[in-house]
Amino acid sequence: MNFGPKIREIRIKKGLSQKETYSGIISKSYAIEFEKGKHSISANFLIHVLERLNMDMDEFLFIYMDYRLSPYSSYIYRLSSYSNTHNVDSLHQLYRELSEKNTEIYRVRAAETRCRIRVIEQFKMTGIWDTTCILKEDQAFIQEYLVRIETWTLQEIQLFGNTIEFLDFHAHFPLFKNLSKSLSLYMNYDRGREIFCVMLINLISQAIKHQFLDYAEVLIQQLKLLSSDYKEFFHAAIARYFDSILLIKRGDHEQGYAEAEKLLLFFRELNQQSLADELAVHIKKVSL
DNA sequence: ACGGCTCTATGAGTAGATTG
DNA sequence: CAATCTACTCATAGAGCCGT
Repeated sequence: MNFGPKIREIRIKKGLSQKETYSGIISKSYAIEFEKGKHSISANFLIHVLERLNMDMDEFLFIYMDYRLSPYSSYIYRLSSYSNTHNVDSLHQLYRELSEKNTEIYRVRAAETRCRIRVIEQFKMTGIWDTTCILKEDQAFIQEYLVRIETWTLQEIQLFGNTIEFLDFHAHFPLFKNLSKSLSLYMNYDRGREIFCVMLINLISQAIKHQFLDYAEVLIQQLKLLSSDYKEFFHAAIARYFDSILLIKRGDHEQGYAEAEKLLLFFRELNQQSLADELAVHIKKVSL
């Protein structure tokens, strides 16, 4: 990848000279050749240059890719938007694209996508959200992949978070124990916190479903710790919702239901219909 | 004078050939 | 087969030129 020409474009738009942009970082001659695309500079130097342009690496890469998402971000975006709108045709298209690539990580993503397709297709036919209809081979493939991970990256934590409902419930504990070592490392990184929050939400949901209420309570505390900032109020609201489900499950029906309904209404007012429907499953289960 | 540029030199690292 | 040598690439700095 040669970033020079794009850096030059940004620098000129900002009215900065080469001297202002590169002095003390790389030599002027090298800066010129870098901008012409004749050679690249080390990531370390690139970060310093981007600092002079008031930009971080994330934003620069986004601009460099012509304001398009990275292949991974695009995959996550498509998977979640197609799943949320139950757009099975697009999910099939995504599955075909993933199947064409033959590396392990693409096979894991294809398995994840096929799980979604099967559950959504069955839901459309029966009206029941039942994850047992996924293929055993997909479940085994994802689970075996996750079990092998020693040091978790955010992408892998996100994969775990997004596939929790498809995995063996008893596989959750060791996997979560293993990845939670990374939690403190990502505490101050907003994207990391976001991914951990979503993972915790799905984990709590499963813990409640399987009646592991004390375990759910511990996880809810962790979710609250991670979503204390105002920007994460949405996750904090979901934590409150889970609190109310625990109240109901532990016998305080009146206050629990009132609180849970209030929060579901709040999510619906924010146009989060599918999330509210998903969360409402916990209330229905309790009332049956 | 300043910004942008070319040419050349240097040191570190490495792939491949040669030698003991 | 391991150690050494050689040729090459990469990332860099500096001297100096050109146009405004």
